[in-house]
Amino acid sequence: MKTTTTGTRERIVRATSRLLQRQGYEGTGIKQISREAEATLGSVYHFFPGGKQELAAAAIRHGDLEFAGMLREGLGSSEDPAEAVTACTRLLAVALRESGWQDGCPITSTALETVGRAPVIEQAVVEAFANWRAVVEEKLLAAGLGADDSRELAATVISALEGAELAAQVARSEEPLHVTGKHLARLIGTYR
Amino acid sequence: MKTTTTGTRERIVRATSRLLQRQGYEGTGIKQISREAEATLGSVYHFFPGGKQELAAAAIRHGDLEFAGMLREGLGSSEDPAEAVTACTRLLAVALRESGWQDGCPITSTALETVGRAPVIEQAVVEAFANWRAVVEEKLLAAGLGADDSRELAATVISALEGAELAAQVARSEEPLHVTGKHLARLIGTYR
DNA sequence: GTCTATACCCCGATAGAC
DNA sequence: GTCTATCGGGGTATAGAC
Repeated sequence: MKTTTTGTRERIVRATSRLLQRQGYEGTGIKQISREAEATLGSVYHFFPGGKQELAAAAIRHGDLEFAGMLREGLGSSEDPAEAVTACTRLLAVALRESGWQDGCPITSTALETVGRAPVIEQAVVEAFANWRAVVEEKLLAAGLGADDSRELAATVISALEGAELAAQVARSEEPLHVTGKHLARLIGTYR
Repeated sequence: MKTTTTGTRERIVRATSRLLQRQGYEGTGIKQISREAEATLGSVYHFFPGGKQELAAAAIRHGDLEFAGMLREGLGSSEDPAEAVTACTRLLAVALRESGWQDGCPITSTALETVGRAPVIEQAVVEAFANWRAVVEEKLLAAGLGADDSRELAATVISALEGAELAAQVARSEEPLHVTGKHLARLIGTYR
């Protein structure tokens, strides 16, 4: 059985994930990461010989799991898929406000900064979006929606959550998330 | 009447706007800007004594007008507000694809990187989002929707467009934009 | 695996001639 | 208004002892 002691590698990945979420890829330095992770620069390059890109890709995968966990939590809170999706917007709003409007989507900023220029990172980003869509799609299918509708609605739900979280963050207000939650529920309701 | 000759200041703002769109705030250097704008570093600081932040704020305002123009063009293409919104998703998809998936929303990356840490830029970002919502809201009001519904739907439309453009960019596919366009039309249709 | 020191480069910003 | 030179600092990455 694995020990629960937090190893150096995991501390580095966690610190990177949080810093990328708040400062983006170009705004985060490896020295800052090693400082916040309480690891030396040598340790960082020992675990991630591919340098900053490899490190960022690992952090994106970490953020992927984190965001997927939030989605599963929200979607699991109700049988009704419309209500379940609005539960996700509430979870996002609370986390965003409680972080002082700092912690938006863990990967968006890095995704935008590296699109088309860092293949290793890009692949992790593409997989994250696909995972999140799959989580939503599964919920809609389980609720009895058709296969095509579920797949398309899942894509729209993830896009809308991303956009609403961005709007809420720059406005420092939960409102964009709540309004989007209401409209997504209404949209899903038209498919029953 | 103003001359149409492109002055140095305008060249600098244009170059900055394009570079921020593609590389983000931290990923774009002032030296690179001066190079692409064919202006010297001295000229850049002459027109923007506030440095990189002031320059970025001006570029955000430029992107604001650009994106608003696209919205007005799409929204003006049909009397029906639902069809008009999907026209916007089509315009975004074409521009994104034709740029080799490089030119997404002109301000998103910079907005995320500077939120909570560069007040001058943040204000320009907040104003841009408000402008875009206002353009959509006006269209919905003109189509006969209620005041509250128009305001809320406008917020959701802008959020959804932002999220869908992000998804389309990382997936290098027009599909997220087209699917979102279809769903937004359906949502708006439920309010007639 | 961990640590320090350092090579090499580019960053934002400024000074001051023209 | 435009230009060049430069300052001080921080960036990524590596070397090599322990």
